[in-house]
Amino acid sequence: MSDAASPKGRATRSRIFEAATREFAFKGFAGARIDVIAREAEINKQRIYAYFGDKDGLFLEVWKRTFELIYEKTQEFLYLTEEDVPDLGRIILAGYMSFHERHPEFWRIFVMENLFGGRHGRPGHTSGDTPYGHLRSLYNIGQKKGIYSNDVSFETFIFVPTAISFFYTSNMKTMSDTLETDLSNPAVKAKLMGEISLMLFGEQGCHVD
Amino acid sequence: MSDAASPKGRATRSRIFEAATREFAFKGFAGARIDVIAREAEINKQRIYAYFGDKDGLFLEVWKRTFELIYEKTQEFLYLTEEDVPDLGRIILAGYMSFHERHPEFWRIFVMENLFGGRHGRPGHTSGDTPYGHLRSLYNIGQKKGIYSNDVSFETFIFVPTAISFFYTSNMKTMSDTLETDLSNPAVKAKLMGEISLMLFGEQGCHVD
Amino acid sequence: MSDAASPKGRATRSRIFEAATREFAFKGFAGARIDVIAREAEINKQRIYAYFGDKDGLFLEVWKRTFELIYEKTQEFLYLTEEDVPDLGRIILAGYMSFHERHPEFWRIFVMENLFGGRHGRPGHTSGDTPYGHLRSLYNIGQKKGIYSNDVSFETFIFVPTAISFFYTSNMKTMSDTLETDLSNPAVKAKLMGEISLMLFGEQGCHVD
Amino acid sequence: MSDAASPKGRATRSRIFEAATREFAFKGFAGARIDVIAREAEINKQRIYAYFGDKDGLFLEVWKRTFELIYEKTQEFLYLTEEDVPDLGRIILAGYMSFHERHPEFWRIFVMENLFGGRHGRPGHTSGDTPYGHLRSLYNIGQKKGIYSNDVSFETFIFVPTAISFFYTSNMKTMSDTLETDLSNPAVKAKLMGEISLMLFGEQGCHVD
DNA sequence: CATGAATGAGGATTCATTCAT
DNA sequence: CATGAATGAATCCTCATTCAT
Repeated sequence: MSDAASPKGRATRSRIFEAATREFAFKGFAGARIDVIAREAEINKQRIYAYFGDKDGLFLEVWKRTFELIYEKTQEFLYLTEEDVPDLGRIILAGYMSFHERHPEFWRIFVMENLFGGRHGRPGHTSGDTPYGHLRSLYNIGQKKGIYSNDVSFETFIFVPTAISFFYTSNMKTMSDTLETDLSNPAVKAKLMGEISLMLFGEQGCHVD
Repeated sequence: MSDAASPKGRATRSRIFEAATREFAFKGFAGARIDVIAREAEINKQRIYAYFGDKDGLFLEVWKRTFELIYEKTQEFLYLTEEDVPDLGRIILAGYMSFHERHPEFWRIFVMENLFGGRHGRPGHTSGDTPYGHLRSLYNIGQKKGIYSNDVSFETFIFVPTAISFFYTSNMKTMSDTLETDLSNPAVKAKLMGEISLMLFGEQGCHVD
Repeated sequence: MSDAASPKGRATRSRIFEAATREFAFKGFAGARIDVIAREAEINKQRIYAYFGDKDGLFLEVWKRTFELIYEKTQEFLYLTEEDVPDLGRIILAGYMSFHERHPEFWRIFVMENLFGGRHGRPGHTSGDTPYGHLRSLYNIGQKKGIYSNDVSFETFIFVPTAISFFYTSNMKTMSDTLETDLSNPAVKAKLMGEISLMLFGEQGCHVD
Repeated sequence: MSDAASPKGRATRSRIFEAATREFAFKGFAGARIDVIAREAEINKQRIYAYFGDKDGLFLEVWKRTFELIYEKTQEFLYLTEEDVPDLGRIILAGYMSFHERHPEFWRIFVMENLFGGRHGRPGHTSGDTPYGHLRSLYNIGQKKGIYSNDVSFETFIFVPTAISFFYTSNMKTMSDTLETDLSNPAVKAKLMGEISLMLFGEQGCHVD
């Protein structure tokens, strides 16, 4: 809601934000407790209302930040050049995987929109500004070079590693049970990702004869 | 908790169960309201406690049923024979996709275990009895025949369509925004799935040269 | 409420009564649970209402029986004769003590009237028919013989052993703590009672010079 | 649970405590109503939970205070000196009687521990620090002087007036019925106590020849 | 006589939010 | 900016009691 003016205020606001992100991520919107956030942030509950209006407002901020995170992530792909084209799929998959590793709360907040979404105002439609454009042109180059199939659209090409990395992280627990393998084990993860890359993108790109 | 003895009681219990499944699926555990479940099931709130003990007990039952559903689904794959081997990947992906379509609450309940899991006792570990064994032998045959790469383990082979179908359904809303395409549109879904199958399994199987 | 007609009904009614006595005695009126009584009595809850009307009615029956018990106890003192006069105090105290031992729920039900009493209709005023008359004449004989002081009325004489035995049993737990002695231990009880008798009634009766 | 920090908070906490003591004393733990306590204390129900945790916690505090009361009472006996020895029994009995008169809820709370006790954690075992030691030495002096019998231990000596005063107060209602005398009438009480003192402690002390 | 199902009025407890200082 | 106190609307759950068979 209102912005913090003084440095002290900014610090307080920031501490609330960190605590709220954790709380929402691990308990969900309904399960999250304002009291817990206040205690974790070591501030008075009232400050939350001063800075963020109400619980919804606080969640919205956390939710917005979640979107900024992927945006920032996809920004990194702007540095890819034509010579990365053959490895494009691998690079994207690996990039998304490490992103999830660095932001373990990301998928949690994100999946909530799909679970309970609509309750909270969508953040400013940012999809238009995502740098998918750059990746798309690199992919098109790959298609022209015969590295990627003309029958597989860019949407599909980007959808698959997004799905794989997201699902790997979000369903790690239940899939470990199902496959009877510990997916949180780095060695297991490396092996599986290697095989998945091979399956999706072949030795080089994803030749489909 | 206690079982209903008479047919009338069983009907009541069943109505509660249906309502609870919907409520939990769309609101989450913390967001679900016992009052709402009672109203939806058109029964007296107290019946819920008589039949399921408490909110946790009710959720656990719903959660158990969720596991039985996938188990039953995977059972269907037992009817596949050697001649299905070349199309194995496609069949599994399509099967999972239609499963999610028929059980729109499945991924919701399932993802909750990964989000907030541990709070509720795991249902009897059924993974051991899943008929993965059958699929695995079919896949091995495919590998021997050179249809599937020896460098891609069965775990990977089964992981990928599982991930794709789950993610497609669960993140339909946000991904529609991101890709600026309506993934709930059947035509879009058909196209994307066709391309994904091509990407994952090639023209036939998934030749990796 | 209604009486049971058949032998089977009488047995059911009786089982309810036993269970109710225990439940009320150990949980109090408010703390007692109809469900628990039904379960303990191994009958259907509905039977309680058929036989006793409601919770209050059931308690009233238990409460009435409690009064009958002391009445019956005091009846036993009718067998005392003139030659018991010197030991009258001792006999009464010992009698009450053993009564409490045989009916451990007595003081519990009884004290509830004093705690919460008034809520439940007093049972038929039975005090008039108590055989205090007999004890009183024996005591008067003792006074004439100089065994008991003329300055101590019969009321006081009977009050004291009543109080001692009741308090000993009802406050056994807390008094054991306070005196740092286990009052439930038979040897301790015997010693204490011996001393109390000596203190109250002297070597013989209770000479006060 | 948490303590009130400001004077205003302390006042609120205190009002809750007073109301709770009355409610528990007259209705018992199970019969007491949080709503009633809140209404009587003229505070918001939630404050009870803020200050005392839950119903059990609130009762425990009341219960602890009950123990402090007797402790404080027994403290007063520290002022007795050797010249009080002949009247020791009378003084103690009278002291306890007036204590019960000033704290009419004491026996109620106290007896509940014996009725339903064990449900609530025992308050810090204070019996060790009770000033029984002082009374005991005075009694021993009395024994040496021949005022008190050597065959009656201090435990018995203290037990009897404790029992009498407690029972008199706690069973006033039912005993009034039984003895057909109104024990709440001050004149009756005075007469009975006089006689009891005579019976227990004789003209002076409690000579047993 | 006996039973399982059903009910509605509570009753304890929680929680987002506001007040007062 | 910051805090402890206060509030009222839920929210889960219980319990005596009645219904229907």
